[in-house]
Amino acid sequence: MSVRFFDTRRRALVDFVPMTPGEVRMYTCGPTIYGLAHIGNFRTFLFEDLLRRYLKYRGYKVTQVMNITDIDDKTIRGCNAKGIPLDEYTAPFRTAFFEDLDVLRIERAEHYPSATHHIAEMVEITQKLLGSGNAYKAEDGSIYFRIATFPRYGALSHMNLAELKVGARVNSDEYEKDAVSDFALWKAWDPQDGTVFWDTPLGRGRPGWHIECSAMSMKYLGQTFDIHTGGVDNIFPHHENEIAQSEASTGVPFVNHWLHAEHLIVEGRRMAKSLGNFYTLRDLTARGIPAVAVRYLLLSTHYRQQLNFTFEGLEAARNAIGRLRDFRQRLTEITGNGDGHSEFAELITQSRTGFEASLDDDLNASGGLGVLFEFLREANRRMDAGLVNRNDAIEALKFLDSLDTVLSVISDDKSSDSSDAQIEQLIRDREHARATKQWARSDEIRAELAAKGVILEDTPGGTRWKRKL
RNA sequence: GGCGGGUUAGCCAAGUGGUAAGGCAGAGGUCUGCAAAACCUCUAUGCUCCGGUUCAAAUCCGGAACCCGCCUCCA
Repeated sequence: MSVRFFDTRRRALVDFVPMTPGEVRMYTCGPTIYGLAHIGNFRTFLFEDLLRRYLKYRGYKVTQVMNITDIDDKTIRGCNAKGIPLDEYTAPFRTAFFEDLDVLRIERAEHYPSATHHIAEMVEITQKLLGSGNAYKAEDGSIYFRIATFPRYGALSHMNLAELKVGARVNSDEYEKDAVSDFALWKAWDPQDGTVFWDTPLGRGRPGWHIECSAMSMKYLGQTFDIHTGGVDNIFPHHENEIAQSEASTGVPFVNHWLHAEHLIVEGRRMAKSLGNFYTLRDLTARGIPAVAVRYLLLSTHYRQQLNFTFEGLEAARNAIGRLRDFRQRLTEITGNGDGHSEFAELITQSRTGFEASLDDDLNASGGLGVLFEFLREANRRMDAGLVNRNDAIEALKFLDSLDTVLSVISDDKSSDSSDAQIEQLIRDREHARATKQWARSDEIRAELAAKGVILEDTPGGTRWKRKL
């Protein structure tokens, strides 16, 4: 069975067919670095991470591009308010973004192009569009794409321009445009832009927002590529505009599969900076919430489903991860020789098949997790019954680790430090106390360690310990 | 007004015709010095509501209610 994705343009589940067998080229809309990304933003980036990891799990060679938007209204406003150069303003947010990616265990893409480093490519496309009559220069020097020249406009979002409500968001200062729907490819310099401008064959100014994605995706992935993703809010107008610009300039299809992630909801409303109801990753980790719990929570709801964010949900995620990790730990402690039981191999095969069937079906991670926990319970049951030998356990660990290349929630970022030796000494003291039935002393040591976030578990094979997640 | 999505147990969440996965929380039990972990049992006669199709519907069709998102630079 092949991998299927829901394609926004076709509004249907379609088999994923890459242009080059075995290889995937995908473009994922990245952050605008005018502030810290919030976990709603990361929901989309985590979906893209899942997509990337699963494609790799399925054997594809993945080339992923994620743009970094470092030039737009907000970054310009920000740097001018502070009176510092644009790149100086955006640098700390760029750094923070990559730190957050690491903390959330999001795999790095192959390319992270910045808009400010691709002005020439954007100018080139704009010139082409001017030459072909798809774009025009307004009185103030700004250049707009003429939507009337692109009949397929609206094919992605399935919106009919004539039926759109003319909203309050149409700026009054955009009177230079021939039609309200025409969008900017190039914005002429305005005093409000301050020191932010480029002198180019198009004049002095800066690029519009949409053009960066066309320029950078095509530069790194070619005129046509396999997958383009983003949040649902990008469908219209951003991705619609990308299609228009790109296809009008190349004459070939831009993207084969469009995938969009639904929004994170908090208290019944979309999480957004403009609504002020957002949490950054740092807000949560500052509360002692492990980032991996955030990862688990955001991954555990299907990406096309709105996800209601709650702290209860984070707690549930944290506990679920604890159970997965305890299970993995238990497997590593299984001893006993002999050949693997064939029934156990069957259990693994069955579980793997179930997991893959779920993920193949439009990245159904919830279903995949269900399969994983069923495997966990059955394997625990057999371990309780003494039916699992060392070979079985090794196979189970391999299986778990292969699933974790996709989920990345089981392996811990364990950092053994100098306190480990001290902890282990206390455990030895306690074992001695237990051997001589000094229960009060034993419990005292356990309490002492618990205060340090260390949890003890007495097993027939001795005492093991772990840090509280 | 246009387009789209949603409503499944205390919470979260899978499930597109065959009689409700899974996680968390809770209750009881086995094991244990105690605890933890693990396992077992229990927790939706029912999937927003009303009709309809069908031997069979959470799933298909029609209608209603409520909620969310997009409608021009917001993941």
